[in-house]
Amino acid sequence: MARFYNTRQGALVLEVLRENGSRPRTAEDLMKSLKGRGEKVGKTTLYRQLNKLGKQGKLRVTMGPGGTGYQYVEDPVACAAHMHCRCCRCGKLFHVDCSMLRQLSRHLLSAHAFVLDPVDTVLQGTCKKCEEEDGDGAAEA
Amino acid sequence: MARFYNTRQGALVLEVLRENGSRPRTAEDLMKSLKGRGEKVGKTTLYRQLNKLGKQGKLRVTMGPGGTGYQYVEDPVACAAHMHCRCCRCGKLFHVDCSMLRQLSRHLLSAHAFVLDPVDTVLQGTCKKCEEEDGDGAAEA
DNA sequence: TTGCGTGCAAAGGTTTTGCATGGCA
DNA sequence: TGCCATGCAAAACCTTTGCACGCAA
Repeated sequence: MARFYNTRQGALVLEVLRENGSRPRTAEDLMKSLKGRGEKVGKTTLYRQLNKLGKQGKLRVTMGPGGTGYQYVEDPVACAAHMHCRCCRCGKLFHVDCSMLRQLSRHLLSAHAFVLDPVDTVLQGTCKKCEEEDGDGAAEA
Repeated sequence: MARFYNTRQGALVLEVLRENGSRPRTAEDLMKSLKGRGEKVGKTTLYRQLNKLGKQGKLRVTMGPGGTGYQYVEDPVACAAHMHCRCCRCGKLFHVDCSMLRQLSRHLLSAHAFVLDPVDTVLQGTCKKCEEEDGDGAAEA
């Protein structure tokens, strides 16, 4: 197994990802954040760093409208113990720590012969805030 | 609002989608199916038909490893009443009609201020069959 | 010194768009 | 007849790959 070097760029990518802990960011977003702090990281490097984190199970990749979202997984073990809810409007991802997950998981297994993977499952919906703000014609793209 | 014409190609796309009701297919798959039955439909047309179905809420688009999957939604109302579970191994999508959905939905709303959208939510996991067959070293990426 | 990491440029695959023609109503 | 649908080719888009150089250990 290859050992990993600690590089300036690797640390930067991690930093930018951590800053946006609660929200999946697109590759483009991350590039902008990196540029925004005056640091230069090539997009090749960004993708390779993301790839590396993915292999370590430290990255959640959420695909959906708005593109592919990359998000740092601080603690993979903890993330297996709760659900993830993503708001279609604001793009924020909520960690919902809830006893219902166990129920759901157990029920799917026993009644529907399905082994749920909570880390990669993302419940889609709308958060209350966006739901309320959406009284007007804010029909997002 | 534009009215829709019934065209040979449109009907064909629908037919091919219906044939694969239980499994999301990639654009490439669909092209192959169309060719396989000797009918010729341009890929532009395929994408435009899919787009049209999407606007009508008749298409579920599941993105994940293996590409973008397109799947016909026979009855959007019925699909709002049950959950969808996708097996990461075989790609099959199960409709799980389950009272737990109501509980989950209600709980998310009241306790976590989140409005669940069951049509677009796809639970990730592994179906029992694949789980059992996977005794060998099929360590997915 | 070793060999992983970097970054540019170019390739790769998927989806969208421009434009002239075809076909449904 | 009017207007949407079609299909080719090319563009746009996002991500990966090839290759030479840089840098951490």
